[in-house]
Formats: sequence, C-alpha cells, structure tokens
Amino acid sequence: MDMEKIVNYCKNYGFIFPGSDIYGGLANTWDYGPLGVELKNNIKKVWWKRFVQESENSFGIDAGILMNPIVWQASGHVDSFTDPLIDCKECKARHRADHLIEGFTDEVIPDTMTDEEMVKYINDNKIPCPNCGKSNYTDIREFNLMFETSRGVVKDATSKVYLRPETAQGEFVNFLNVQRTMRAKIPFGIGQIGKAFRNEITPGNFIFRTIEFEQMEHQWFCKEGTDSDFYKTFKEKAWKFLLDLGIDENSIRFHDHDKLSHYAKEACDIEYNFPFGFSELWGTHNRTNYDLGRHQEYSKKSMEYLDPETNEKYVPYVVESSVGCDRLTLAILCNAYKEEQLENDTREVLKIHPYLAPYKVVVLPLVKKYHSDKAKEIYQKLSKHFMTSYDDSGSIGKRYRRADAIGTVFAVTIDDNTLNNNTVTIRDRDTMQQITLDIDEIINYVEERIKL
RNA sequence: GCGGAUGUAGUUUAAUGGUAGAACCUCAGCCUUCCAAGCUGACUACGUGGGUUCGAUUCCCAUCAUCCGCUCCA
Repeated sequence: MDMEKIVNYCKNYGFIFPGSDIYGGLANTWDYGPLGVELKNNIKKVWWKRFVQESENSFGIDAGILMNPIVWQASGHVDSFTDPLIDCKECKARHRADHLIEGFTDEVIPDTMTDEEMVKYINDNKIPCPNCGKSNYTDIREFNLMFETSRGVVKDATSKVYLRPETAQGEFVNFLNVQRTMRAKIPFGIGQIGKAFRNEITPGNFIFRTIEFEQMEHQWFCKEGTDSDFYKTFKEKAWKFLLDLGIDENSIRFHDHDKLSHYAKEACDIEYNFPFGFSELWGTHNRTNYDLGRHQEYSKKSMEYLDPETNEKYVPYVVESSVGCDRLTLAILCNAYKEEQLENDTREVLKIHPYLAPYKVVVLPLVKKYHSDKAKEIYQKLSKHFMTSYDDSGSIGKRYRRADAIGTVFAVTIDDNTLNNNTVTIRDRDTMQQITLDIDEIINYVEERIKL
C-alpha cells in the first residue's frame, strides 16, 4: 500500500484535498472534504465519549489558541523550541550549532552561550563540517517552531503572541478553575480537543505532519507515587481504544522513548505502521509535577492541592495521553482501505468501523422512474437519525460499489415490494448479504449496528 | 532550509515550437427489478509568472506544489 494511493483516494472521494488547491496549494496544509469531516468528527466524538464522557472524574474544556506569552516561557517552548541552525557553505549541509560544539568538545557548554559566541567558537576552533570535513559556515539563524503573530494594531515586542504549539498548556492553566468548579478530587482528568500549530520545515507525509493540526489530549492529575500506575493504565487504555476502532493489532506497536524530554519521567508512543513506516500516533507521558510547578513559579499562583483526607498539600503529577487527530484519521484510512478480489473483478471497500463511517446508509431506488418518490421519502426519514446519502445513477451494482468505496455501512434498496408491502432490501457492506426489512425496522436495525 | 526527481482533465496517460488525443470516473438521456453491463451525448487539462520566438504545453529562468533523501521532530 503506498501513500500515493491513499492521497488519490482521499482526493477522489472527497475526504481530503490539498490546502488552497486552486492557488497551487500551501505546503503541509490540507483541507477536509465532505467525507473527511464526517470521519474526523466521528473520531473526535468517540474519543470524547471514551476519555471524557465515560471516564470517571474527567472533564472537558476548550481553551483558546492564543494564550498569554508567559505561558510559553513557563512551558519552556520559547527557549527550547528554538534551534540555532548553521549551514556549511561548502556542502550546504545544515547543522545545529550547539550539536556541532557538543560533538567537538566538552570544554564549553553551548546551552550557556549566545549565538555570536557559538559562531566565534566554531570559527576559532575550525570545527569541521561532519558532512564534508571543511569549516566554512554561515551565521546562525534562529528557527523557532512556534508561529508568531501580534495582537493590537501596533507591532512591537510587547504585542507578540503565539499560536499554541500544543494544547496541553490549556489544561494546565485551567487546572485550578476546573478543580474548583467541578469540585474535583485528585485523581481527576481534563480532556481537550483542539488545534495546534508548528512552523515545521519538514516534508509532511500527507496529513501525518502538518503545520496546523488537531490534538486530542487527556491530562490526568494525580498524586506522586500513583503516577507510574496511571501511566501504565493510560498506555493500555490507548491501545485498547485503537483496537476497538478496528485498527489491526499487527499494525501498531509500543515504542518507549530512550531520550526523554526535559519534563518527562516516562514516555511511550504507540506507533502505527503507515505506508512510510512505523511512526508516532499516540503518546503517553508521565510529565511529573513539572508543568504545574513551572506555572506556579511563573504565575505566582499556588498549584498545590489540599488532600481532604490526609491534609497533605502537594503539586499534582500529570500523566498525559495525547493523540494526533489527523494522524489517527490517516491511520484509520490506511487501515480500512482495501481492494477486494471478487470472482470476476475487484471492489474498493473502506472496511471502517460502522460508527466512524461518513455515511451510515445509502438509499437506492431500484429503478429510477418507478421508485424515486418512495426512495426520497425514506431518505428524508433516515436523515433525521444518521448521515444518509442517496444515489440513483447507474446500475444497482455500480451504486453498491460506490457505497462500498466510501465505507457506507448499509444500502437500502427501494423496489416494487416497498411500494406494495412496505419492505426494503437492506444490504450489509461487510458481508454483502441482503435481507428484507419492514420500513419501520430500518432505524433500529442500523442503530444497533453502528454502536461503539 | 539543502540535494535529487516530477508537474498535461478528478485519476491513469499520449503527442507536439503551429487547433492537445484517449481510457476510466462524473453528469444527462435511453435501457435496466439487486453487485462496476450496453447505447447516445456532454463537461473537464498543459501548476503559476516571466523570457526567447511571428507563434511556447514543448526551449530558458524564476516560483509554487508533490515525491525521495538529508535535517528536524515536546
């Protein structure tokens, strides 16, 4: 299965289009089409159901994309999201200046140096380019992965704001608000679905890495000492959720991080076997009390929780469960897209969990000129309950195949029996079996099947 | 951001310094009472901007996008 096939499929059937398509696009941006937005919304809905609605002691929020810039100092993004990049003029290779120095000597610590000092050190010591061995570099250029914009009409240093590079800080800065208003007791969780932005310079692999993306995140606040158990629980919970969505068990694996981020005590990804290889889909991190501690330091507001049973006061630990909504959408598409060999030909079929399918039902008048009126009537009725489509173009077989290709779960065919006896033929996408149902039974029958 | 490759309908593709051709898809009509049938017709393309030229989809330059490889990846 190659990526190109998935990209074409998405474009062809209205799942995902290149961003700003008619203007030649904009790198690493993509727009969700009519089917894509249904699929993505269904994914968000079922995640929310599992991680907020059905999770005891969990609450949802929707924080702003723009936050007080101090948030990003507290989080460490202003400092560590900036890379000092330097280019070799000889071979055009790009390096991180701090890495060059680290690889060359232990005498100085680049983290403590300014850009000018690093350039001077590199040039004075003629540190060779790891790629070509020569030593002829450009100046350092700072590259921060955070998008900047400015608020107000005057563009000066004080008006600078950032588009959030992660949603997590929204949960952390609202920790006290949620705890107080929900009268929440530790341990409890805050879930959020929202957009984040990163000024990535890398190629994207379709919607795998984009400059604007959506995260689904659950932060679990707990007491130190219980964190590792919750960490394990959330790893397993993520794994089970993916299986429940129909992801093939052989397509996913755990990957423990060797190098931990500055905040993390334990970190693990679930990777999905995308057409371009196993890549990060879902991260579980034990963030310790780093985040709340930093916000306490920068905001001067106490983030301590008073345990009502033991009367202890402490800054809670955080276990984060974070999945990229777009990546999950891509994984689900890759997982579900199949070309099935039939006796004489093949069919394209999206073997997707019924709950996630963009359309649950398609209504088909068997013969357009005889059955359209009744079919329209039934279409209107079903539309009140779930996403329903209508197709009267081409042979019945062709219409079944079209529905298969986009994962529509049931095809309801209207024929003379419908006119005379109020029964329809309903055909199942997965089994391709068809049964006869009374019109009034359709809604219950479908609803039973699309549960998750 | 660097290096390489590639840009012709929605998709797969053909040809050409002088009107860009097809197949599939889509749509309309005919036919059709259950798995991509058939017939008739229709729509739709040289990524964008410059340059050379009487004339550029074709040659040149730039740009944008995609893919591969670096690099990066909280």
